[in-house]
Amino acid sequence: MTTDNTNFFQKVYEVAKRIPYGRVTSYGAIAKYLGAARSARMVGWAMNGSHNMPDVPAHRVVNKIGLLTGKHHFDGTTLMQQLLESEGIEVIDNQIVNFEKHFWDPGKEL
DNA sequence: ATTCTGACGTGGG
DNA sequence: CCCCACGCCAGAA
Repeated sequence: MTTDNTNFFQKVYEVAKRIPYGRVTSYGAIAKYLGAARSARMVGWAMNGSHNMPDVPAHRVVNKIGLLTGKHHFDGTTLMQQLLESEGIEVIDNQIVNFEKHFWDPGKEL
């Protein structure tokens, strides 16, 4: 952790925290908002350390197609889905229904 | 130091 | 529509 490289992770957490209730976004959208559109993977990597951040709803962050690709990183296998359903988001087979409807673009609405 | 993999995305066949 | 390959950066073996 040098000094500015952590800033990237911090920014990811910041954006994630700003995701409204019952809304979801994609790694690429966040990456793009941060200026690292080509490094969408880093966003997911940043989420890896999001466990240290209390208010970082990683469950609201999915891939571009609305698939719960990272659910395996949660405590259980259905935890992520349960959290989303708890917010009124319908999830079937790790796939968010009406993803576009729940999608929240940081660069657009933020 | 080198190699692989990974919570992604886009493009081409 | 499905499958394959490339780019990106960072961390682990």
